[in-house]
Amino acid sequence: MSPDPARRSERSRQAILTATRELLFEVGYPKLTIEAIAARAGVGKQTIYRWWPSKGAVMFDSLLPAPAGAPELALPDTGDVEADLKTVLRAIAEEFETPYLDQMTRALATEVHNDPTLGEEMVKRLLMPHLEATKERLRSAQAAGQLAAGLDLQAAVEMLFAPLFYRWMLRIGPLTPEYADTVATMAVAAMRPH
Amino acid sequence: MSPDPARRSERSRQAILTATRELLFEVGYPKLTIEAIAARAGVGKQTIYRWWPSKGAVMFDSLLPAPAGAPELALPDTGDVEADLKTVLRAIAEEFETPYLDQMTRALATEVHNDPTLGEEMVKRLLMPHLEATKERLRSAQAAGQLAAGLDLQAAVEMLFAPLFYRWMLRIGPLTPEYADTVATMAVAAMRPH
Amino acid sequence: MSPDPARRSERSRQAILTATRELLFEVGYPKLTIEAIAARAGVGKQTIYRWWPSKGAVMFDSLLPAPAGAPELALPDTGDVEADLKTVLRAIAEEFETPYLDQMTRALATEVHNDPTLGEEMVKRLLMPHLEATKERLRSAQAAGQLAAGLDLQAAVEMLFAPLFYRWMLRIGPLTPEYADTVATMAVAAMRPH
Amino acid sequence: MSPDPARRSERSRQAILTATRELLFEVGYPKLTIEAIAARAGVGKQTIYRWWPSKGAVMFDSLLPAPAGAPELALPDTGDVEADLKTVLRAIAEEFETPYLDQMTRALATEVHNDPTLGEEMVKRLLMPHLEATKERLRSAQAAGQLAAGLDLQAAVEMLFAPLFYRWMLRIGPLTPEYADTVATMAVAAMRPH
DNA sequence: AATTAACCGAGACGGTACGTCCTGTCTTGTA
DNA sequence: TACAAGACAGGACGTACCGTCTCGGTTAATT
Repeated sequence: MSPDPARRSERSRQAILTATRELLFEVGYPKLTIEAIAARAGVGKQTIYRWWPSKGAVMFDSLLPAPAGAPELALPDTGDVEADLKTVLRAIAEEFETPYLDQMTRALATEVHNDPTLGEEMVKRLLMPHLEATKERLRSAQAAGQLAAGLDLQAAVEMLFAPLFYRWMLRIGPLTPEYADTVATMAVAAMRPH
Repeated sequence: MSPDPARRSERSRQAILTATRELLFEVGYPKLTIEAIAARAGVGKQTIYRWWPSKGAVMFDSLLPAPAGAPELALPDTGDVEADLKTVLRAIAEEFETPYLDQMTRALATEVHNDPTLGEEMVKRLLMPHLEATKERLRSAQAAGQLAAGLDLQAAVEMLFAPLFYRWMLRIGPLTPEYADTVATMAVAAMRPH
Repeated sequence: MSPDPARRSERSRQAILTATRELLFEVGYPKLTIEAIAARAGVGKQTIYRWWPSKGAVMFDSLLPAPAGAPELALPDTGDVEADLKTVLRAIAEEFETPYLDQMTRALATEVHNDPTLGEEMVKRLLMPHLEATKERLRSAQAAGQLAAGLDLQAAVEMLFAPLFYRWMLRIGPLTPEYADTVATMAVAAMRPH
Repeated sequence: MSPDPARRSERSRQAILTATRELLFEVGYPKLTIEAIAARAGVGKQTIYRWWPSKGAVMFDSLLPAPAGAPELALPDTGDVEADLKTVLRAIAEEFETPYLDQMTRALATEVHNDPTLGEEMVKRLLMPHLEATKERLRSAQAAGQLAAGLDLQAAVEMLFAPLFYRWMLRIGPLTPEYADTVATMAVAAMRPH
């Protein structure tokens, strides 16, 4: 019934993912079509439909690191939480400002809205590692007494990342390093003891 | 060249917007088609293409209050900022949890990604009034000495709304009243003097 | 109910007929549209619909002489019927070979197929005068004893014109002067006494 | 680039031709639409556009015998040319008077005007066989000394068929058996020796 | 080594929607 | 009230993709 992954052509798989990435960049997600991917990849359409359930799924696989390949992220730990978080937030802000990454991330986000399954997938593969790594750094700061003991860590990391995401998605304003610093400063203020 | 707005049929305009709203709810944004809108509204397709540049623009007009009609919002002011903000955030959380509003807001968000023009429009029509009203309340609290004098008000309001939006969009967790309270508490902590 | 011809704008009428003729030549009958005629003539579409029942009718009026204006045709009469008919048939053959007239006549013919009313109109306005004039010449030849007395004149004139029309319409072969002569010779042979 | 005829669906081809024939009869050629054909045939529009260049071409294939299938026609040969030709012309006159055939032939003729390619096709497939068969009969009569030896056979056959076609197309008069006889008699008179 | 069963490239198929064009009617403002 | 202008409901156009379906032609792995 369902196809045999053992006989899958790695060659075709790579060609499809590469073609998808190229086309995503060239024409954007809304104008991305299965036919174009197949043509560019030199592949039959059926080969795409055989292995992926939707256009969004192909795009996800083409942009996201393989589930297994998710590296163990770790934040810098200089002993100064606020400084370390600033470093991280500045890096994220810079990424969002990169046109290529901006475009790709918006493509992902578009699909996340309309397909909860893919949303879950993305959160798991892409977001959770970052959130968990950040939580780990906050725990270390807690242990050092820099942050409140009873802190809701989940809410705390969301408070760190959410403002950048919010600005980026709604294009409310530019994601400058200064803004990243402001967010870090305010968030840390909210987490301090007392 | 471009059509004369003075001769526009108000009857057709309303029929189109109503049909769009109904279909959005019934089939969802990705399956919304111009043909279906025209058919439901009893309108020629050309009449839609004449007045709107894209499917997204029709949807926007059907969901968003008219620019002129944007009401002057004002937040409650009991004297206790934190309590007032909790009230507001709880209300927003509740809205996002309503299936109908959830669906509509996702439709808007999808389009915002792919059309900066519409994004700007939405921010201006829908978001800014809320942000401005909230800023006003924060100013009043500053005057009362409850918040730091040098506070970056724009960053502050974003820190209030962003976490709810973040959770909602990425479906990271439920938007409970408790979560709304947590966000408000933390954000206010970040804004306090010292 | 129906419009008052007394108030009809002669200016518009002429502009419409001229525009129609120009467009017929430029784009051909199948691509001729009422909108284009109106635009070219600087006229409202309604003005066309008010005075003509169909696209074909406009074309007819634009190409055919006014009913009243049908000139009294008369064939040459040198005393030699065959020679006179050759003169006439050669002239007709030449007309059909003129690209402009070829195109216009085909436009008329197309419409004649699909609208018997227009067909009748065309026959009456364009064809009958020629047929009658030719009949008249044949009668004169009969009187001179050159043609059979009991000749079916209607059948005879049709036998003269039909072959040219046939070749032209079906593009079976070129309408050369030689062919015109052959037709005249054979037809006259068929009409001679005995 | 162009489609592979080997993979063409015979099922669809037949369905399209049948649907076209039915619709031609039901609504007439000017109101025949590709959409209606596709719908009636249970076929995608693209399948029609893939294999035929125009609406006229579909109609032609639906009405005309396949090129290969053109039967070898032969006229009766009783030894009396005039009688044999009367038989043939009466048959043709009768065909043109049949409402169904009249309608179909007019549809063909309409398209012939506007597309020389189709005209050629029709002449080759439909007309030439008849003309050639008739020429053959005339040759046999020539051999028997009934017709002039130096006769221009092409002009002769055209003189036989053209008058019927002329009357039919321009609706000048009814195609009665008597008229068929008159045409045959006159034409034969034109072909006789001397 | 021959067989066989799957994946593969290719692309025809029945469909749906697109965005454009035109039809014939209706409405508005001008002369 | 005829007119120029053009918005309107409707509907066909020809195109682009969708997702499914054959069709040979390679590959494997099994006989």
